[in-house]
Amino acid sequence: MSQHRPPGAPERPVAVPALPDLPEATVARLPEYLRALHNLAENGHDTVSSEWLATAAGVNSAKLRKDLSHLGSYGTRGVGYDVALLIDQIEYVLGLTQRRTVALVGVGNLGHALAGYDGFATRGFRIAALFDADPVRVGEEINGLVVRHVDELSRVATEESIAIGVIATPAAAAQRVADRLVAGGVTSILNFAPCVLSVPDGVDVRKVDLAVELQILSFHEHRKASLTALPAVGEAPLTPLPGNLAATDPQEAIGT
Amino acid sequence: MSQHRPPGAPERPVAVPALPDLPEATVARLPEYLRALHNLAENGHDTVSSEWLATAAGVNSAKLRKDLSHLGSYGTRGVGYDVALLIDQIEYVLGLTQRRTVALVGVGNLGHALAGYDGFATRGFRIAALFDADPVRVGEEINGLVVRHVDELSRVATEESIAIGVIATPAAAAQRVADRLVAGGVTSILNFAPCVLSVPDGVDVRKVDLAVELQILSFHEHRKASLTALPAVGEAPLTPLPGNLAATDPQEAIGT
DNA sequence: CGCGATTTGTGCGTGTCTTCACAAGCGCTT
DNA sequence: AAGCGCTTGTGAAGACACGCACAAATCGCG
Ligand SMILES: NC(=O)c1ccc[n+]([C@@H]2O[C@H](COP(=O)([O-])OP(=O)(O)OC[C@H]3O[C@@H](n4cnc5c(N)ncnc54)[C@H](O)[C@@H]3O)[C@@H](O)[C@H]2O)c1
Ligand SMILES: NC(=O)c1ccc[n+]([C@@H]2O[C@H](COP(=O)([O-])OP(=O)(O)OC[C@H]3O[C@@H](n4cnc5c(N)ncnc54)[C@H](O)[C@@H]3O)[C@@H](O)[C@H]2O)c1
Repeated sequence: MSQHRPPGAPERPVAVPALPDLPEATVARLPEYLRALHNLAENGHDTVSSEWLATAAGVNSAKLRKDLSHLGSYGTRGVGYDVALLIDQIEYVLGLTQRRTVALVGVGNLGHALAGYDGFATRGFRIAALFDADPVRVGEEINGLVVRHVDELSRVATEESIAIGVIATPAAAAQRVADRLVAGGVTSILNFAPCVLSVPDGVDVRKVDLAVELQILSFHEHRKASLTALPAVGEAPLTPLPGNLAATDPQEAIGT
Repeated sequence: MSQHRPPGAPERPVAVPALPDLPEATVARLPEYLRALHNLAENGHDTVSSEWLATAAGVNSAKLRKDLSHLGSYGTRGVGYDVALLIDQIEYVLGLTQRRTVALVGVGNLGHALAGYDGFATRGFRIAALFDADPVRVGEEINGLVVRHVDELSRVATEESIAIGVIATPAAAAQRVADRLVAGGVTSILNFAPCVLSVPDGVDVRKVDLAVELQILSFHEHRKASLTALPAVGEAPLTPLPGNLAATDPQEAIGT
């Protein structure tokens, strides 16, 4: 991807002197634009209108234009955006011009899936090390990488200049792991464990929690059901009346 | 969890007549509060102050109080919130008083991890069916569930009153799967495939994209590096100068 | 060379979210 | 029974995000 421009051209129409400080909401959308742009590039498009790109990314076109305007003016009025150029710009801003190294900690159920995920490599990242605490797992080879013991984490993170740490251990171990990552100089962490991490200033943590996503969906289900209250969908005993909260709760022990 | 109250008590101090319409931002935080509350309950606390709970959930205490105030007044001034009561309230609002059924589509790398995840069961959900298109996988038994062919998806979803569909197929197949889920009456979808889904009004889609998370972290890394430009941390060749954009990109085909 | 069709970039009104700061309320102690 | 310390619930202000709508810019065509 993105070997546009004839090899011997004068090049560098690009001009991003310093990083503009983008609204956080914009930053969160840029990866989506980037993905859509890569799809377009594959399909042979070399320019795209804000309308088209916005649709492909699932957002409002005005929002998209405003987002892109924060990077500078890389569109052409009456024409649209140059796909290849825009890819370069977004990749530059996101810091994807250098492939970032990732350390994955916790090679269990989820960790295995992540370790084998090619979306890492194809979108700007390289898994450089795997760690686990379980002696059985240590030494195992996955995708050409040998699982190391978590005691080596800080040292290896420093040595290999790990940029991002991914935590896929049980919640109980997550804080300890985070501490070791920080000790190893890692300043960005992606946390899959359902717990809040406390880290020093300057360290960014993002959290992905499957159960949270499901619970948000559950809320909307609940909401939809309570609106359709009269028609009685038949989907659920929909109880908007308070009185059986604990009654409908034969489950127990929602643990750490 | 949540068998508080002596079995023979008069009970029902609870009073949530109808679903208040909560700000979306609040809804997104409630699951986090709920998790923190369950932890507290396990550790034997029966009341908690907004300050404490806010810290446990990683948010500002004023924000937490405002969030909870949307559910009604379930705190006691000078004391705090009753942990058990608050758990019931949040679970009620999130619609977790009935266990929601989940269908998982795409039992590959990631799907296997999800199917084996106990966080589903412990936090209000039940995987009721697994689907895949690969004949090799169909028939496989995972955790007591037999993988069915995706052609059965719509029918089974209807029959089993599936509340939430989880898509863990390649991006190319995701839209088709979403269509079948919708056809089966599913109105909530959690999508792990990196693509936008188009669904009818009334259907909620949430997306989890690992690469997006990493790219957001990458942006902040880039940002931090460009701020520390002079001190030259030694962590990376930090190139704030544009000039090697396409040069560092020998990868290709990020595809549908 | 000029005109019309097209599409970007953005000023501005609107709504949502966050945060501060404090009055009101509760329980405990004296 | 009154006072005191503590914590909730919320009004108001500020910050942020969104989306409309349009002027400015560009291209293609006659
Ligand atoms: N499996 C899923 O689909 C899924 C989905 C969302 C979130 N999660 C979360 O991801 C985390 C991992 O889930 P899982 O299903 O892979 O669990 P798992 O038990 O299968 O794997 C956890 C791994 O972490 C290792 N580990 C434990 N303590 C460690 C430590 N101190 N240092 C390094 N490694 C350590 C274990 O040896 C094990 O290999 C959990 O917090 C879980 O809640 C899992
Ligand atoms: N593996 C990860 O860690 C990870 C992380 C984030 C996102 N994802 C995304 O999740 C999705 C799945 O990833 P994966 O690594 O498990 O891939 P995978 O190839 O291992 O699994 C995909 C599964 O989907 C099945 N499938 C294909 N077409 C189907 C269809 N039409 N209907 C039903 N099933 C179908 C395949 O048979 C296969 O079993 C991908 O979109 C990937 O980008 C994966």
